Amino acid sequence: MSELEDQIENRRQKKVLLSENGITPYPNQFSFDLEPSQVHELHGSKDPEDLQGENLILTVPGRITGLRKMGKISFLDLYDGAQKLQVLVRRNRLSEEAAVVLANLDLGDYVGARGQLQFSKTGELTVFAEDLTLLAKALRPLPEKWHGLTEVEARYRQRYLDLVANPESRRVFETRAALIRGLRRHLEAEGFLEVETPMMQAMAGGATARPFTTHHNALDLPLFLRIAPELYLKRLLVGGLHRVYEINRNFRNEGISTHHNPEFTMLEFYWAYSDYQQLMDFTEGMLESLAQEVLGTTVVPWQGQEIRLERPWQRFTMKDAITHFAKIPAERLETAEQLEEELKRGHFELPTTRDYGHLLLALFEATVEEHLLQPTFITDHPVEISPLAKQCPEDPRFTERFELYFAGMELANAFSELNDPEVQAERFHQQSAARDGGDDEAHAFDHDYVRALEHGMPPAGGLGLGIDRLTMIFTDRPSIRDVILFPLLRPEASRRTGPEVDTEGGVAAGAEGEPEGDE
RNA sequence: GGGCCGUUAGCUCAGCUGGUAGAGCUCCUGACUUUUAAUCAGUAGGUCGCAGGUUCGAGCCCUGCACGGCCCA
Repeated sequence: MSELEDQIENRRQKKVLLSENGITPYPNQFSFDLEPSQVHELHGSKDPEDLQGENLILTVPGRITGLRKMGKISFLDLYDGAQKLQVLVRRNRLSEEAAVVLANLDLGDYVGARGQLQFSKTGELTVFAEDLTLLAKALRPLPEKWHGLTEVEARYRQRYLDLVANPESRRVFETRAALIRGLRRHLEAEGFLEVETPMMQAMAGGATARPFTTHHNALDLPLFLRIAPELYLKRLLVGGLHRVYEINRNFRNEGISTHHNPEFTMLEFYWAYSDYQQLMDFTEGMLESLAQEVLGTTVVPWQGQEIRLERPWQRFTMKDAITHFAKIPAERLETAEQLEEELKRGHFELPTTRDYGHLLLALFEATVEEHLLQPTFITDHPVEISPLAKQCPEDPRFTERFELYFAGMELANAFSELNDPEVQAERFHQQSAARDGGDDEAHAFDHDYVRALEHGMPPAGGLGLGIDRLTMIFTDRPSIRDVILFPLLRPEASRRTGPEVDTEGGVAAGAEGEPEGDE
């Protein structure tokens, strides 16, 4: 018998023993007064004598993360995920039933303790328990109490253990939630309406990416998981919902890296009568105050460096950025031929579609992106790579668009939305041609979207912001998998995850067994 | 796709030049009525990721594979 099997068997036997003593290891109901964090918050700073005088009797639940038995007295740590509260148990003060519970406790079990709240001799806030109730028996041991769970793969696959063992991991996801709350608050304050648009789409549009495919059985209909909500949200502009936003998942069938997970969360909002210039100002302001609200500072540590979020942020046109960072003179960035020469000169990869826009983007990504540690707006993207954006009136080769870069990553993408249905139709035709030319990320022609534009869409600015990447920056995490609770991983090779419960019933109380395989 | 690194007890990690697989935590037994990484004593726990190969002998060397990490494209 392996050690793990040995430990699980041991815990099972305790469970059986408890049942035999009339103690259910998984009771249905339990009422409590305060959780450990609340106890600390409400009573942690009181004077010991005052607290003693209050004779405060509390019932507190939690997971046992520390168990120090010393003869007739035991100390437990009850953990609620945020804080631990100590419980002191004197065996001769316990009922017979509670004594059985105590004798069969393991690290990881959930219990409720009832007793007077006092400070211990060493000054720690402690429930002097007169009663112990088992709330849930844990059959598997927790990770090591001091080092926690460090193996990266295990932390992703068994996030529940990561969260129990590594408080900083929990904090990442609390920060993530705070960011999303903050974004909602800012948008709601501006009068935005939160909506939900289809994730399953007959045509996946609104971005440059390959979709996942799926199928609806009853309709016998091939469907795609959305790559962006953009075209639906702009249909809502046509419908008169002039300030809309959606925070939800997108799916892109691409490689996995420290900056890419196939499903990721994006905020998109559309704001009638606004344009990309206003959106830059708005985005700057929103993210600066978000940092202040969530982190209490606008100077964010990033991998040993600092990202400063005070306005104003630097702004470059895409061309100027290349000139500035790659020292390529502006007059060498005028034609597709020149760009191709520059790419070859730098030994950079050439894009599939070799028009001016795709070549300029390739050169930008190769020479500029990595330098953009501080928040930077890159504006005026070529029209060929911006099929949904309005052209610049003074130079129609470029569009009223910006991308926001942080920490060398693209964090947001926005533009003045193209609302001329005939220009849009022409752009879709060009995209279709690129598609035929082998660019399988080019946009498909969306006839209904053009039809919607023909009914009149107000001028508007629209923005998409990557929530996962924003969380990376706000939590100083270098991998997107650190900020996604369950990142996509290859399935675990099938192997036993514990002792099997065979039908011969070698384990009396093990009737529920456990599912094999995936965790 | 390429390069480098990792995979040893449930967890955290050692393992020398190829020569009987180790520690701490955890588990189990015992002692202990104010501990807090409790302490002390004793015990238990291993398909060294998987499959081949070389060798008298492989955790260690070689090949392939799986999963993961980082970097590059």
